[in-house]
Amino acid sequence: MRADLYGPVDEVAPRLLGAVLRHGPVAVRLTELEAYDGATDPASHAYRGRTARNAVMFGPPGHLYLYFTYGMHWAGNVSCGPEGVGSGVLMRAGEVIEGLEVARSRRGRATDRDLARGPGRLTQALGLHPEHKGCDLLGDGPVTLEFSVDEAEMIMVGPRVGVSVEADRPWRFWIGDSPFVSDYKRSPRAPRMITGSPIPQRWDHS
DNA sequence: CACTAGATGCTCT
DNA sequence: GAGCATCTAGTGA
Repeated sequence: MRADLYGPVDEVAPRLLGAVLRHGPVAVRLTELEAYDGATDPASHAYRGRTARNAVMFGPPGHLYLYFTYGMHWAGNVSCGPEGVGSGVLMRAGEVIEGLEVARSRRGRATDRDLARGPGRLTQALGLHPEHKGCDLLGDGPVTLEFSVDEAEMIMVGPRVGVSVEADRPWRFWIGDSPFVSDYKRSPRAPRMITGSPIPQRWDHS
């Protein structure tokens, strides 16, 4: 529920593991999330203040912040915290649990494992578009988010993917025994880790 | 399997 | 104009 989206965003993010995001016939169970805090986190789109793009993160919690990147991908966040605070949780990966046929048709030649394994893939499988910017995920809108009550999952923690700053902040959370988790790929722009820093841990499926 | 080059256009400086 | 919270198809083994 909405109250679960308040508090430090790195505590909110793991609460969303297992939650189900639904748009029409397609439903995705979230397996991997990343926290971004506008107030303290230089990697956040909200760090440099409110703009037209990131305004949703400064609004009430539980709304969809969609942003466009790399010329062709949309990625989705759940806005968090009280109004006025620019924090959000990036939905990095999930497992399609309903609407497989529709999801497949949207994802070209991808295998079922890859349907929503990655932020751009996830939004594409769900058919999320710019028109869904700002949707209230906890209301009657076309896109909804239902929290899960499964406490038995093994929650893993590690560095963030793709960011050029603050990559080592351990704010990525994923379900340890799920194959529907994106590959860890350090941004080529991120500085190499200093000796003695922890090696990025990743559950090694195969 | 691992690795990588290139696509592609919005947003902010 | 630079940078980007990425993805796919291609190559080589």
